[in-house]
Amino acid sequence: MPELPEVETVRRGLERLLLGQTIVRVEIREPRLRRPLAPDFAGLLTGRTIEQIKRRGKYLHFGLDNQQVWLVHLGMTGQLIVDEPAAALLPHDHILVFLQNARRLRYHDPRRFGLMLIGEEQDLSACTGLGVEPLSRDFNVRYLWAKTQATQRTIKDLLMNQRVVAGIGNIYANEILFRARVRPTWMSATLSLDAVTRIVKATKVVLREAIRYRGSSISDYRDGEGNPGSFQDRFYVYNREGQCCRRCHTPIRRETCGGRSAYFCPTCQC
DNA sequence: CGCACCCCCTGCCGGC
DNA sequence: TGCCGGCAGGGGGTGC
Repeated sequence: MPELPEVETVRRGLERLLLGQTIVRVEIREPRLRRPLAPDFAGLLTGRTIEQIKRRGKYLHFGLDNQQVWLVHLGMTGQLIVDEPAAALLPHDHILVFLQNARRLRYHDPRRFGLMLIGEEQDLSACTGLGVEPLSRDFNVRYLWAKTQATQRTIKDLLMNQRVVAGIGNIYANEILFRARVRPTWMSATLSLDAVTRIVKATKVVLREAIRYRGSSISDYRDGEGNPGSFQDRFYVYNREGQCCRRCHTPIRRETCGGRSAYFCPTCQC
């Protein structure tokens, strides 16, 4: 579910709701996420104040007042929602964080592919090993060109490799490649410099536009206040197999690429 | 090192 | 109507 635009939308909402809040109690209802929560997870958070909320790729970083970082990855179905402690709990509400202002941060994740870690920032970033931020100047034509030349894999696989560029998943890889007019299944090393230039530009345009529309909600993505995004209404290719290309009316095709669905227009991306 | 394949887990949808 | 297989926005491990 959540890729960079969704995580950034969640971050912005939580920043407004959680900054400066002290955690008074943590209730763990299900510790078995992608990796089990640390045994002392609740103890490490209780009493801490949230001083800043950052994003790196698809990870949220909650900066705590003891210089440690609480890192959250939402996996496919994770949601962080601020609500009232009186609100009824749902199945798959795994972690409850009670705040000084009498509100509650609720972690909901049916598939439990999410991840939470607490520790020193440098240890955690070594552990995640993320590549450059796609919206930073570090993600440029020279950088991506070198990466395309150095590997024998498709361009879509390269864009989705978090060690190369952090935050792009299946939705945005497909949308970026449509706008760059590059077919997802092409081998990255065969691309022209012009095509790589278009991909870098399209990456920044698509991700910024998706953030502006508060991300994409296919089924269960919600931001920190429980609201869906609307970028799914602006997809050109993702989830549109058989529907007409918005640019040329050719039916959109789907092929499996690296085990995941690749969507493209056979006319625009040729 | 890359990569094909499998796993993790639940929910939903379409076909039979 | 109900069951079953396939698929889903995430990542990681293994064996070749």
